[in-house]
Amino acid sequence: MSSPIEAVRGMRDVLPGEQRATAQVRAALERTLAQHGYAHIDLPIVEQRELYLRKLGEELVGKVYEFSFGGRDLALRPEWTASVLRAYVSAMQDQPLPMRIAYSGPVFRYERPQRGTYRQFTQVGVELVGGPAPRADAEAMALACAGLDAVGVKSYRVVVGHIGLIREILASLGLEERTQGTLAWSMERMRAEGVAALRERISETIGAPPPGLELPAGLDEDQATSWLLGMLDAMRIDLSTGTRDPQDVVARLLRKLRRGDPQPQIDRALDLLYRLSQLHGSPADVLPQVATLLTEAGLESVAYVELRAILALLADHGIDQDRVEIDLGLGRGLHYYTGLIFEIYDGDQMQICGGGRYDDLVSALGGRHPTPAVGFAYGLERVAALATAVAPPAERVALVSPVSDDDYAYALDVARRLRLRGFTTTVDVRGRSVATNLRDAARRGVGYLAVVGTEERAQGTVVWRNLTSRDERRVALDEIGDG
RNA sequence: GUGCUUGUAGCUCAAUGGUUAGAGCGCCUGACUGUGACUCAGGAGGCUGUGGGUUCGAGACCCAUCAGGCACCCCA
Repeated sequence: MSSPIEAVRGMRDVLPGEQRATAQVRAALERTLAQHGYAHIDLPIVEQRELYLRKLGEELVGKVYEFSFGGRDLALRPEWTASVLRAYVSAMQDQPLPMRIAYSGPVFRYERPQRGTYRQFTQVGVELVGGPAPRADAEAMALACAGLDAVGVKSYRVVVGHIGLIREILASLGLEERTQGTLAWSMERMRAEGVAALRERISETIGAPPPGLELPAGLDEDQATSWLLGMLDAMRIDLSTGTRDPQDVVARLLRKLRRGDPQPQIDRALDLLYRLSQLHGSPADVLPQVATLLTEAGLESVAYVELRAILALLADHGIDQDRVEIDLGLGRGLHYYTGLIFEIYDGDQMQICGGGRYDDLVSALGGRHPTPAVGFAYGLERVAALATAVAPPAERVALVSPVSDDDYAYALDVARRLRLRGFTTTVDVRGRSVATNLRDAARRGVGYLAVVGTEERAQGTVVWRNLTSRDERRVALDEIGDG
């Protein structure tokens, strides 16, 4: 006997029992999204590798399944948003905005497998393209909650952050774009490891160039570029293997070498961000603290006003305020977010949903007009594990037991008639005895057994047995299943 | 990516470093030729995850590797 072949690590077989339950949850979620006006689309699992290189964030880029085939660099999609907006830009820009789009299907991420964490899992989600803040943000969050309610997930928490607020503060301090990005996406790290650790880390990647590494004086942009390329080439550093093209790399290097952000500015940013990252709790508690913080810093914040409006609208949507928490230290791994970001957790800290606003992504993917957009995705398997409300539809199941080989054709005819009458019907293919078929039917939970032999075949009848009540009688073919 | 833990029959688990690795459940066949869950009898099913090593002798001890689980990290 040859040895069995195992499923690939992190990939799992979904067997009939689980598949049935998961499909119910999936259908219920999709129904909820459809009822809110989101049109379902389907898109390829395989995309150009390039689609994910720029805006995904280092953490997630490292988890993308990439491969080359036929000279193309390809990737298995690690999430849907990029694909949906790619499709929007390529074929849906003629549609009236806002567009409400729903999707569901597998995504792939190379992560350490665990319970509730698989390398292939299913995302069910939406994108609201052309939906501006704050109403579209509140709609998205409320819809995410509605789906969970529809499948009976009970004790979930909605955690709300706003990356636009962070960016606004950093911009007002006059920090470079790149510095802003690095700091904005370090919020989680800062909370976990403190300011000092982050300051250390930051100084390695941003700020003034170390002494001795300055550019030769008096070079213009082109001269500096070719000088740098020459240096890199002389050092045999191959730029073609990275995720950015060589021009991009050099341009970034140049910017870094020409000027860094002054340390006082960075320290001030770190201090402000640290205090923001500590703000965590109910909106009623946190919002006033944010306001105080902004006033002390002498900052006017559009994002803060927007966040307040979103939360107020969320209440108007009927979302239980006790479920909502603000966490301004929230920094999601997808770097394309520009405003609201939110995550939904069940009671046990398992994240079951995540989303946010990404107003620059349509343009970044080549869209004609800047288009605001917001969306979210559920992890279907995680939601299904918590779903309680979905009842499988009752079905009547019958087994047809031919007594001898001569009765098999007649048994098939009986089965066809049973299916027409709504029974899920199988015919014994193993030539088993009536006794064995009964035993088998009882074990499988089959409700009805039709015995067909010589006599029934001659009469056009079956022996129709209800396995639950043990009631049995001979009935004509036309009357099968009545009562 | 880091740390820990577990892999023995289809499933749940036994087996002090010492015969031919067992049990329950499940599966298959049958119990005077067409009637049941719980009966009875019989049967199939294993290179102990894989590959090395230590030992007279390894399912057990050591190393590696693969897979599952747990806690981080991150996410859905």
